[in-house]
Amino acid sequence: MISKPRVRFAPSPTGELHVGNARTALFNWMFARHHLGEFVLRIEDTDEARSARSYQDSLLADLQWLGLDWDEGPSIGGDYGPYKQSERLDIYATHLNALIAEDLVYPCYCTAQELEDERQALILSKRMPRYMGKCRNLTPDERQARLSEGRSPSYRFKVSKETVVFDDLIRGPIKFEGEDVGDFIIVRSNGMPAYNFAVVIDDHLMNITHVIRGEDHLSNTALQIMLYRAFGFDPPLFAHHCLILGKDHAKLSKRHGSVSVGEFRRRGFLPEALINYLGLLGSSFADGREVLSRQEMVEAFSLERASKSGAVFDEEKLRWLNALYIRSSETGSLMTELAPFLREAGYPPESIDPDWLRLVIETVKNDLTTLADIGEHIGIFFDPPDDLSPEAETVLNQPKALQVVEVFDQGLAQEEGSPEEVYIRTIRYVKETLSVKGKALFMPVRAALTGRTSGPELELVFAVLGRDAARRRLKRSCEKIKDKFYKHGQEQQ
RNA sequence: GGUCCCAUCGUCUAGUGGUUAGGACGCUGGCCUCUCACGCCGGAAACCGGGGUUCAAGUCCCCGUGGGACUACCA
Repeated sequence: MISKPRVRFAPSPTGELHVGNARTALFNWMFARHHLGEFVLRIEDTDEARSARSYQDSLLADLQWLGLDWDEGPSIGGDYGPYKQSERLDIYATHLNALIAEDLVYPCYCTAQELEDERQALILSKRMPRYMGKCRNLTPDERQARLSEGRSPSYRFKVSKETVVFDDLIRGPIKFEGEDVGDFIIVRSNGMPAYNFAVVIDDHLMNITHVIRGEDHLSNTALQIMLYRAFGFDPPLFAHHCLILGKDHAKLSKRHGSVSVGEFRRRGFLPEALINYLGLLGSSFADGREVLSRQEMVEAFSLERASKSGAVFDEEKLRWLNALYIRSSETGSLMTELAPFLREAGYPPESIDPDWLRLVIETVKNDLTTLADIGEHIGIFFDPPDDLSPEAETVLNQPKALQVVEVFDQGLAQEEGSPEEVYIRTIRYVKETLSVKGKALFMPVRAALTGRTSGPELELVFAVLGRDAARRRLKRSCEKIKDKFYKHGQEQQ
């Protein structure tokens, strides 16, 4: 076992937590927990234009919701802070100066337009678009001239022609040639550090031992290793996992539908289901198990089981897991999770008797795929069946159907005891009195009671409703049917 | 275009030279059952192609082909 590894998740607060990033966080978290190491959270907010405080807050909230707790980072601190890059600017400045002193970087005065022109020219001549080093060998006088024009420089790293090789923990040896990469910017003209520069410094200073991240960072790794070499730092170990893909096999993005953790939360997915599903995407667990708690995932986790090819996000399978977790949820906690969805559906839980609500949820929880489905399943207990479904009408319009309902209602009046007992005895009474059984017996009762032809077991429905409410419904449905078919039918004759 | 990565059922995956190529989601047939679900039993469904290496290749090598990522003063 690796001793005390330190890993990090370093999102930029430019939007809601994306499931792809959540999965990266999960991999890092599982790795840390499995190896009894530390999981560090760092906020990469050096893009002032796109970063927002509200996103940082939602990022932390989503991570907590998923149950991915961090050992160091925003809101809890640690020995390697600060954990927000915007608060580490002086550190980057010091490191920039160190590279300047060694002549490993140079100021670049090119404007965005000049750079764009160079790019277009290279593309036009069918060459690889990259920075050709225009400012690399400027004389002090030339630099001074540009400065006095009011240009503020960015700083570029002098890329040498050496070969960069590293051993990816998931992909094995990977090689890049220095001559394929242009001098890249490490500090922007506004003074902010560029990504590749800041990560290297932070990962080194924060003592990160394993960098586990998406495959989209594979080529950045080459640049980062060049920087590690320039600083004389030992690079960490790298592991690049595959990306999450949409149905069209392109990197999962907004146009594929729901992609943020927040969206799934709002759509009624349980954190346990999402995290379990994410752990299954592009990886697998020890003995082939697919339904695992966080703790079991941690125990069964291994980087070696991470697959190399992209994984298509399959919402169907997520839904299956979600239904599974809802079904096995303890009803009490399910009530808490359900609260916002009940409110949304027009059944504010605070205005419902909690004991009765618990009973209701108990009987419908097997039918939910997402929490947001609650509305369509709970209606039968709240709304009298004024709106008989066409199927229910058909059932009640069969010969003897109304008679079944009426005899059932009469039987109800005579029975005493618990709702279950009353129900069972009454059903038996109808069965014997009218000599009906099976569908002919139950369906009319169900249709009249709920207005539907499908739903939870009748015994449960009856128990939830109680005798009085049940009787009112039976009468009402009978009237509806008589009204619609019987009376009108006669008038038309 | 350049660089890099990847390639087992529709999808997620198991498989580390010898397997009837396994599991899961989805689809589907049946059972259970008042219905819908749940559950149980069964079915269809895959090694991208071509060369090697080997007694033996899904597994190793090469070449194709296909897909993806990156190619920003975003991270």
